[in-house]
Amino acid sequence: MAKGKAESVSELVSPLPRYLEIQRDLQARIASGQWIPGSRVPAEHELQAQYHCSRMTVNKALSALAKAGLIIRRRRSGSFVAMPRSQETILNIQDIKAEILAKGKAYRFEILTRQERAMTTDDALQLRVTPGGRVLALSVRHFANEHPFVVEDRLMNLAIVPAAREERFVVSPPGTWLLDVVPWTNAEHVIQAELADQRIATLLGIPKKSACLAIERRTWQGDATITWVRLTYPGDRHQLTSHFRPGGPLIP
Amino acid sequence: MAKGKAESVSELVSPLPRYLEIQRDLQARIASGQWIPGSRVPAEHELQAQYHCSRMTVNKALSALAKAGLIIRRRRSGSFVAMPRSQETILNIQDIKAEILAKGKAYRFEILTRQERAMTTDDALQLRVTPGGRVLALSVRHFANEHPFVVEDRLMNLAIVPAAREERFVVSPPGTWLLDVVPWTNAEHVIQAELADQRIATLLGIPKKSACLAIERRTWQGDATITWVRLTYPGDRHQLTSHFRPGGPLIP
DNA sequence: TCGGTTAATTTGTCTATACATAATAGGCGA
DNA sequence: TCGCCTATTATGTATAGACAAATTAACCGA
Repeated sequence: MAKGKAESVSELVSPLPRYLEIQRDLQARIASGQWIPGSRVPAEHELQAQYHCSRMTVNKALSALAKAGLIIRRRRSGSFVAMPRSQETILNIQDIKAEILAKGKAYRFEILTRQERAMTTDDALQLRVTPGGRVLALSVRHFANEHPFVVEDRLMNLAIVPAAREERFVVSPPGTWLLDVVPWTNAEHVIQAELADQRIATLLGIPKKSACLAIERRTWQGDATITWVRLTYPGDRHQLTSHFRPGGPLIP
Repeated sequence: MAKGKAESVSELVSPLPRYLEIQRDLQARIASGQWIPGSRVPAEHELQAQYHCSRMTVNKALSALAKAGLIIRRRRSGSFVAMPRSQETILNIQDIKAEILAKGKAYRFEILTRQERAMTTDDALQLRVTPGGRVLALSVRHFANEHPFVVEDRLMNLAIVPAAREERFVVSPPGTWLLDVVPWTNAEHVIQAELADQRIATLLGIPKKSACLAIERRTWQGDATITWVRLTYPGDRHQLTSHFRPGGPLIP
């Protein structure tokens, strides 16, 4: 078997790489419950014989399943179907401009306040850095089809993003601008429910003390905090949704 | 170079596989901004020469980066540093029992209501199935250190989980029990903010019309809905947090 | 100049082989 | 019987070579 590819005619009807075929097949058996959690997966050399391919191909499929958490592999012992994991979900918190445009709505934003200042104690706390240096504080209101969509309160660390000092944020809002300008390596999200205070109520055009969804995000580049932002959405009009397939996007 | 492994003595001080070394190295260059988004990554044969290894090893590193979304690969064109992605975050919505125990608090739950019934139109809507069959409707209150923590309203599709009919949920709450009993393949989450109604306020021991964080989850096995659940947390006492490294857990 | 054909490049997949590593099972001696 | 050594097994990593597929670049004729 010195050929590069499969010899079967089925290749013509299924242009799927061999390792993916195997991967899906095994995944289906796990998902269907045919192989229950804890049970043993055939060894590589067995699958190699079953699927009529080399061990490396089988290994690629099994490694992917292991990385996705569907199976657990131990040397000498073998591979085993993993227990169902804790319910992880991938939340896609998009850039606001993209989010609104994706809904087919007209997007507009306005800068409410803009202040460059020496970092206050509160600022340092929010950014989780030692005080010192300067920050840019911004408040922005985003509109979808001319309706208030979300209020954004942001702090930018000018030590990391000095270019922001000159930026007027005319074409792109601060969040979008930052994504384009600064590479980030780490982010943290906190999601909370809270009541609208007077300012938020006015800005969003909702009654005072109605429910709001607040998303706070801190973004780092290495150890340095780039920005802190708080997004306040009307709770009844906005919701975060997400789908999850265990094993991740194995079948894209 | 017909040997299986590296020949350098550095192997002794760095027990890191070759492909991971390369992967991390490239990742560092991307994260640091040394290679800006859009710029070209050296071709496989170049890296192969640079790192003094085979193309397969380089390929493994690059493929992993591509799968993680850090680079984009196109045949004939080459590999390019990807633009910063939309802000995805991995939300770890744990099993409630595990969540409370992880905080070092005592866990207790009580079944408030339990009703087995023919599926109503509303039930079918929540479960997103065509009406027919029977469901088990449950309301549960979970306590952390004897303080009300969350209210759970659940529908279980008895067509998929007939065993639930006999289950009294004495040792494990329904959510934990389900995780142990039924393999699931798909889940959907919706997160919302809303005001506490009279029932929720009483059950959670909070004022009426205070902010609550509501998480709804639908869980499937293949095409069949297993369960629908709505978790209502006090908004000021609970928050969802998550960290994110672009490229996922490449450096575990 | 335009348009299509051909060649070159780069990634994608696969094979066969080799040695390393971890962990278990079994045997053997004290 | 206990503890140690050894053989076995399964996975982990790595290599060299091969062909496939998809683009892009170059070329060439009308």
